Amino acid sequence: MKDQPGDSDFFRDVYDVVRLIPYGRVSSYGAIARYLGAARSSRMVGWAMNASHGLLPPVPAHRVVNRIGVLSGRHHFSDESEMQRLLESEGVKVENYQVADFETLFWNPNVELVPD
DNA sequence: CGATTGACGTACG
DNA sequence: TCGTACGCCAATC
Repeated sequence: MKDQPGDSDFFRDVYDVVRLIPYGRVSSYGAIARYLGAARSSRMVGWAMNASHGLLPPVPAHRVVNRIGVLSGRHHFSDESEMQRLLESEGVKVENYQVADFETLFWNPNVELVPD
């Protein structure tokens, strides 16, 4: 039961941060990676997301997009439109697989989770 | 065990 | 400003 991929503390830490993303907000892989002290390991965040399927509690991977607000991980969901549908369900407007007002909805853990 | 890939991001020309 | 190259590190082939 522990032979699953992403058993490292880094992966669990990624999941923890992603779960902290507020409803109707989005974040980026690089922001999360940087928050964990691995600014150059943004790819690992995406890899962690790939292994986040079926985890409990569920990880809102649909709230995580790349630095330009594009739903780069849509293809890894059950359906490509699933990720966009989930975001729109939370009030996040998505156009052409890209988050509208991304800068406004962007949730930066380095700012929101760091008191002062 | 070596090479390639990948839900990214930054650096450089 | 835009396009290309590289780094990061785990998982897969």
